[in-house]
Amino acid sequence: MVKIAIVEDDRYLLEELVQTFEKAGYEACPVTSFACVEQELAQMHPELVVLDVNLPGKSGYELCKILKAKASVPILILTARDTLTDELTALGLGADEFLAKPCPPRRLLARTQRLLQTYDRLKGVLCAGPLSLDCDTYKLMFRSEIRILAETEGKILRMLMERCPEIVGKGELFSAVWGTEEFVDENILQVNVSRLRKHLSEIGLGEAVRNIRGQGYVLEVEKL
Amino acid sequence: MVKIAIVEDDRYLLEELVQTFEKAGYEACPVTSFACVEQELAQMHPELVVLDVNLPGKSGYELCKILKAKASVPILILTARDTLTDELTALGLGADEFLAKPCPPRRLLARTQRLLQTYDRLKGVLCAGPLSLDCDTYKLMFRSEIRILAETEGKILRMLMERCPEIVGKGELFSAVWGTEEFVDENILQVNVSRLRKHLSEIGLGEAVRNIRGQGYVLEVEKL
DNA sequence: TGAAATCTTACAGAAGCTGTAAGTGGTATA
DNA sequence: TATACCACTTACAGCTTCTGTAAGATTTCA
Repeated sequence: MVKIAIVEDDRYLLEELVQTFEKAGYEACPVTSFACVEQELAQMHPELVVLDVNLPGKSGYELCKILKAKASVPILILTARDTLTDELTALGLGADEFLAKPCPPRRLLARTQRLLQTYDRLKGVLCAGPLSLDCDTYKLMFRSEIRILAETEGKILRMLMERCPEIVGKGELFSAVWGTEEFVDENILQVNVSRLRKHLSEIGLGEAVRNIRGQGYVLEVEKL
Repeated sequence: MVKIAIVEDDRYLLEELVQTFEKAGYEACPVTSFACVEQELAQMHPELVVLDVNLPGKSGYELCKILKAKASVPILILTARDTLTDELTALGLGADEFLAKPCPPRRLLARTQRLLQTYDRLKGVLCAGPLSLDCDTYKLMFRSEIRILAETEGKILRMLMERCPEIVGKGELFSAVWGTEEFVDENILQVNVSRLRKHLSEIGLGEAVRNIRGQGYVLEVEKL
């Protein structure tokens, strides 16, 4: 069943939304704690997020921005503040849809369905800043440039993107790519990072993978 | 420059739209003949289509449906008929956005930009009914099933999808895949069709590629 | 039934991917 | 500045996957 996360603090409205989505055959998952919405959403792995704007703690806009940095999930903003300025702000932050409350259920469902359809074709595509990576084929896209990476290189880049902008330890990379924390030969990681860098530099991403001496590697996409 | 096709018969409104898009740095391409909109759009290869609903000839809805069958281009419907029913119809036919006239330019541009951003990650992805194929990697998707095809099989399927639901001649397949109309050995096509079929049948598409004796092959996605 | 078209399987050459090895270059610390 | 450690790069050979050839089986239509 398709899982939809709902971030809404008004209990009455929340119940209404849950009803609407469940009647339509979705699994509606309200977020319970507004202190740590991000963690809750990360654990939930929803296929779509419905966001209110006025929330206790972080605003819907802030959440939208944070979620869209890693962004493989579509975001629908639902709010009573429905001026053009609000709409432009939301869309500017990467929101996929902006609807004014109160919204007829049929409209909400139609827009939801459309988003899910579009994102269905993007399943397995990971984003980090301006680069995106198809984790099934390791197709890398960056400003209309495309490269198909080999499996090992792809797995390394995937890990770096998923954890971006954190440093990823060498041990973690070994677990993710070779399935064992005990790296018998550390050189193999260096060889593959070297190969990955060569491919990246071909499309103008020469400096993107940086080594942190003694610790591991980071993907740097800030200045891009 | 990003090319946007505009299908609108009211000259005044058309001019306004062209102005809006060109000021924002897009290449605005009005459709001139309403008798053969589809051909004109096919030649134009726009990155987005703005559609009016009330048109001489085919309605915007009909056009939307036709375009979305092959659908790799996002469609924005812009209309004065802005009831909920109209909106639901448009979205149901696969339209990506539905805006009521008159629409503030900033809103139109924001929605346009959002669509272009989303579809940017879908570049190279071809659709035919419920199946989609990434032409860079030959990743085939069908109802949450995924297969990565080899290059030759991918090229054949690509051709069949592009021309679906027409029959594709054997000679045409030879040109598309091997770059020569003169098929020295016809068997190689059969071998690769056989391999493609084996992969397709693994994901429930056993009967999708049909041979038309003496002519060629068709992709049948109607009953799916 | 017979001929033509289509399908299927096995096989070997070619191409690309992967890890090993060995040597070079850079950096922190005493 | 010397030394040890860490990181980088290139070449190479085994392995896997892909591709076309060949040969025989099966289907279709007259």
